[in-house]
Amino acid sequence: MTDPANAPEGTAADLIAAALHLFGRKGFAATSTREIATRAATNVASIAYHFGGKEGLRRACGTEVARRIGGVIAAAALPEAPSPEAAERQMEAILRAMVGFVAGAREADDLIAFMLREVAENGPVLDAVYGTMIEPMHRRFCALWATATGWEAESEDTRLMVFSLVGQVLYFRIGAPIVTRRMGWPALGPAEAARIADRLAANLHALIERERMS
Amino acid sequence: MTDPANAPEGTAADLIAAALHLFGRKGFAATSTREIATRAATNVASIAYHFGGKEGLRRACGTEVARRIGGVIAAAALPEAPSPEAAERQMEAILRAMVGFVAGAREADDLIAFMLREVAENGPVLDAVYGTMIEPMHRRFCALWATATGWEAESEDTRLMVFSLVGQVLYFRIGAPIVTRRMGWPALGPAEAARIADRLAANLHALIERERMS
DNA sequence: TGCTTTCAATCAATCGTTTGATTAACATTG
DNA sequence: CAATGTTAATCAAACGATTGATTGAAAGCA
Repeated sequence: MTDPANAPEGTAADLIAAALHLFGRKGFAATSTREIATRAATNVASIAYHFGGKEGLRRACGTEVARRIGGVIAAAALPEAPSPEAAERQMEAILRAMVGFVAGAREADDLIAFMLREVAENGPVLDAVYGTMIEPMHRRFCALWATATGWEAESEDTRLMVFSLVGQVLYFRIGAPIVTRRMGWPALGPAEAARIADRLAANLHALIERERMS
Repeated sequence: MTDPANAPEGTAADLIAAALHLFGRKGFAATSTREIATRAATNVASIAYHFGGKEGLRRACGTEVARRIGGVIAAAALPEAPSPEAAERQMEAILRAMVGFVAGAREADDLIAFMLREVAENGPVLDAVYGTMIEPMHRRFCALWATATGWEAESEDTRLMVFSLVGQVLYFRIGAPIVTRRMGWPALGPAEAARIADRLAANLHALIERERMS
């Protein structure tokens, strides 16, 4: 799944890149196969040839996203946190990396937009991505929170707390049209992502500190 | 806008209700006018007659959402918070009301789903709803936070902090397919909404307490 | 040659919209 | 009061356009 060897190339890769962009921007149903083919500089029939149809191309986009983001996660795989302080630092680092990737990186824009739409539709792509990406990531963060605060790693409280932490990151991306208006920002770039990351990091430390005192 | 007098009725109202449901569940582009008409128990031509076309019906759905939710906000209009403690209590009340409405109420399900899709598409409906709903709501919460902590109400820090607070609420609704899986919940009902609200309220108090101490 | 890939052309199906007829309720007449 | 005109609303039917998918030929390469 994370094997870079089975990365699509040629026309198939062009089609996935084009579909990822258009699906993310306009949605699956609103994107026509002809539009995808034009953007990929190929013929409409190539979609059926390589992926069996439009729905197959959608699934291929899903596995491609899992492959690419899976690579990012693997690259961020750090050793076990030995102390509460180390766990806290590692959580802040992950949070900052997430904000930078989700809200600040232009190259990941198509990926994120596509995934957000798939989550909203709760389609077959989500099934595939949840097990390989979201669940392990969440579980890992739960373990860090447990190390930092002494909570039980897989308790309901811990899992909810972690969602409230990482959920904030995704909200700033999902609600970007709203956030940028209210903040008076021209767009969501690296500079704005840094402001957001600072705020979320401060919140994280405040929550941990509160737990340490009780 | 919030006037209950101009509430649509008859066929027009049926069409809006049907469209709200289908647009929210399947998306605007994936929903056909015939499907809407069938669900509203009327003819396809009624859409063009009452709203000028499919796009007009979409806008009508937007204003209808603003009208209904605007009513909820007006009902929750409380007097100015006189003390930091009162402001804190009022913020918790609003947060709990939001979670209950967004994640727990079944009657609001169509409304929320529709709005989330409109935000994602950043379409004309969002323009209309932002000014009448989101901005005033956010501004109000900023004032409460300022009263509770002594921050400046319209500073960038305050606005970001408020987004990180209310954003959590929306995330739990947007990411419901993910959250329910990881939590092992069958769905997002009132019971689950209560657990989420408890967590967010605890976070709120922790963040305020931290500010009071510094 | 044999195999994979791409292409223009075409398919039936479905899309949003338009049309003209029909109905019912009300106002305007003689 | 009865007849007529007016209007808003709904309907079945059909419109042209576009959809995803398919076809068989052409092209590229080993």
